Formats: sequence, structure tokens, C-alpha cells
Amino acid sequence: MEIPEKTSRIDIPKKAIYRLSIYYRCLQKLRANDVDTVSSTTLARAAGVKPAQLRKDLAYFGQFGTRGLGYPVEILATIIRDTLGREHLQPVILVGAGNLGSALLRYHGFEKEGFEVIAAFDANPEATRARGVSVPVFSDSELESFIDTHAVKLAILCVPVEFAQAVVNRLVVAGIQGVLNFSPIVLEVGPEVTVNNVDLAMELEHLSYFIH
Amino acid sequence: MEIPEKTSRIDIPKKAIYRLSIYYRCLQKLRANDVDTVSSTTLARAAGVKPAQLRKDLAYFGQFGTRGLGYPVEILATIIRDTLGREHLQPVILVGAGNLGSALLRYHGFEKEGFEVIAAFDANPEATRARGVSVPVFSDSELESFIDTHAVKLAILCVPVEFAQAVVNRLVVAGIQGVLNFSPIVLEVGPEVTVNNVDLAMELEHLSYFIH
DNA sequence: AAGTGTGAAAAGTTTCACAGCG
DNA sequence: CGCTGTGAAACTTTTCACACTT
Repeated sequence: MEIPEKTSRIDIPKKAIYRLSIYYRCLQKLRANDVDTVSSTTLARAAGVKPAQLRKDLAYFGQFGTRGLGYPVEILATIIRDTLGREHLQPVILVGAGNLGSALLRYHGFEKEGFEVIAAFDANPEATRARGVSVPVFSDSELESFIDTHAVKLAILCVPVEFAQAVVNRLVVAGIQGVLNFSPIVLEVGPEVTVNNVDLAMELEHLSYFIH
Repeated sequence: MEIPEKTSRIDIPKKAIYRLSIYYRCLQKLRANDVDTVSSTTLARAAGVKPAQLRKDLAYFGQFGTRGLGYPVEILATIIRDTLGREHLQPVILVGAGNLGSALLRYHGFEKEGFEVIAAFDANPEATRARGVSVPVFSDSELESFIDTHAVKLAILCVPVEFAQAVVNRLVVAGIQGVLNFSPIVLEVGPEVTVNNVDLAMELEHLSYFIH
């Protein structure tokens, strides 16, 4: 028996979603230069993909190009933003403010791109506050109540690897739906939660393979 | 005209190479627990993949499992390490020691995994040294001579986005073959250079799409 | 003429299922 | 018997090529 699928957007390839972010960046740049129409060839070159791929990606959620002309920069940017769920500022918490965690807190690159890290949590909040971090740092015991009160859905996880699974379990129960995980471990979560792994050592390892 | 290709390993799927790093991590853990044989089912579960996939990945570079028994942990770990080019400690430089760059320098997660950040470069080295960084920081004018003298092949790039392409051009000419790029830009490099992008805002954006 | 939208082919990857070995 | 190694099937993603619109 086939499930009918009320599939609003299920069949957009995962990789295409990553590319949407890239397109969005490129469109911002065009917008800043007051360009108001762009062809698939031009935008594709800026994004580092093939024109056909770009057209196919955009076609997944409608058709708003003009044949013979191209895509309207402003409208396309808005559509991508909405598709990515970026209409509103997303609050984010950071859990585990050790070496990497506090480094990320001092780096304000998230804010610039529209995400606000509204709080950090650590087993030892005092030590972190002392490190010159401006975001409020709470004890990890306050995690659940904070997530609930502020309706936070996204978390950046930087706890030591041996605690990562236990902490993510707590986050999920508390209502977190997306986790950016910096621990070198494969986290087990239910299908309602999305985990993205960023493993810096692994990225270097990967490069290592390709340099002869 | 086709290039004949002395293809020693060309046909290993790119994704499989990422997984190799994961397997390697899992094997380290097993080794620490004095396990000396592991089945594809067990290792696959730890790595978060299907057993068949693991077997296929390993088969890409030889056959060293014992039927009815499994894989020898020690030997497998060594083979993966060598395949990834990790036999020797890889020196790495970091270019652009601003917010994120100096945060990464203070975070010593690379060293732990066998990569040594031997130097950093910045347009304003004094400012960086003042930030409590222990790695030597040089002026970016010394980039080329340093890369040459120390035969560095890997670079971590954290310069502001508007300088990223110009700096990577210099790196490539100087002999860098692998770049871990933190700038939100698609870098143009020749086929002899591998670029890995880490874009934290993009990762959050991606999560954003999946949370409802 | 220029450039989109898209079926269909090609390429790449994962999963299955089972023969074969220790 | 248990578990690897692997060809073939299934699935996913990319690329091509061209009809069609402005």
C-alpha cells in the first residue's frame, strides 16, 4: 500500500537545499549591486554549479523565471528565504562552552547572517563568563526550562564527545528540533530531529586524502 | 582526447572517503577497548551506516576481512590511516586570524586529531598575538616564503570574504594543495587543489529548513 | 535571440541478496 | 554457522538537449 503523501516539499533533493543557501548568498550580493534580473548562466557561475542544475533546483518550488530574460533577483531571494524558513530571526542556544564553544561565542559570524545565539549553557558557567563572552551563560541544569520558555528550536552542540549523546537526548526531550553538532560522534536521534555534523578534524582528514 | 589516468584510487566514491574518517574514529575507540576483531554489522552500527555499505567501502581498497569472523581492528585502522594519507603528521597553516581565525587557534582540537597548526598569518599580526594565541603569528607578506620553506600543503582560510579569492590565489601559487575554507564564498581554484567549505551560517540555514 | 522549464539519458550511490569461504 | 565480498537492482542526483516563451 502506498502512502498518499501530503508531500509539500518532500521530493526536493537534500543537496539542493544546501545549494539554496549558496544561491541566496549570491542573490544578496547582486541585490547590493542593484542588479534586478539574473540569468541561470550568470547565477550558476557565481554559485559554482552548472546552469541546468540551477534551473532544476529553482523549478522544484515553482516557476518564476522569464524566458529570454532570466530571474527577478528580489523575488527569487525572497522565495528562497521563505523556503529556508528564514523569514524570522531564529533564536539559537549553544551548549558546552569549553574551548570550541566559547570560541564560537566570541565569533559573531552567526549574528551577521541572521541567527541570534541568545544563551549558552555549561556545567561550569562561571569559568566561561570569565573568558570574555558576552552572551549570557547558564548552568546546564537550566537547559530544559530555558528551551521551553523561549521556544528555542535550534542548538549548537559543543560538549565533550563523551557527553554528547546524553546532552542531545535532553535537548530533544526539551523540544529542540535541529542540532549543529561539533562532537566527533554519530548522534542517535529520532526522525523528527535533524542533526548536522561539523567535524573540523574530519575535514582536514578529507583534504589529506586528496593532496597526493 | 581522453587522459589515460594512472588511476590508483580514482573510483572510490567521494562520500566513501568521508565515511573512512568515521570508521577510523570508531576503530580507534575499539582499539582503546582492546577489541581486536569487529564485524561489519557492529562497526556499521557505530558509524551510523548500513553493514552492506561498510563492506562495500572497505572493499574499494582491498579485502582483509575474514569470512565468518570479521575485520582485524588494528590492521584495518592502519590501512585506513594510510589511505587517508595520515601516516605522518601533517603541518597546517592558518591564514586570517580575525575573530574566527583566532578562535580556532585557541581551540586545540586539530592537534588532538593529529594535525599541527604550525603558524598563522594575518595582515595585522600584533593584534592577533595579543589575543592569547600560542601559535606564532606572522605578517601575511611572509606567506609564500614560509609555505615554501616548510613544505606546507594544507591551509585553513579565515580571511574576510572579500579577500578570500585573492589570498587563495597566493596560497595556490605558493604550493598549497588543500584548503579548508571558512569564508562564505565559492573559491575558484584549479583541479590540482581541493577546497572544503565550512560555512557555519549555512549549516544553521540548512537546519532551519528542516525544523517544521 | 536569449534563456527558461523539463523530459529523458547518464552518472553516481546505496541497498539487496546470496554465493562462497573460514 | 556466521560473516565477508560482490554482482545486480534500486534509487538518487546530475547533465543533456531541445521545445517553448517572451
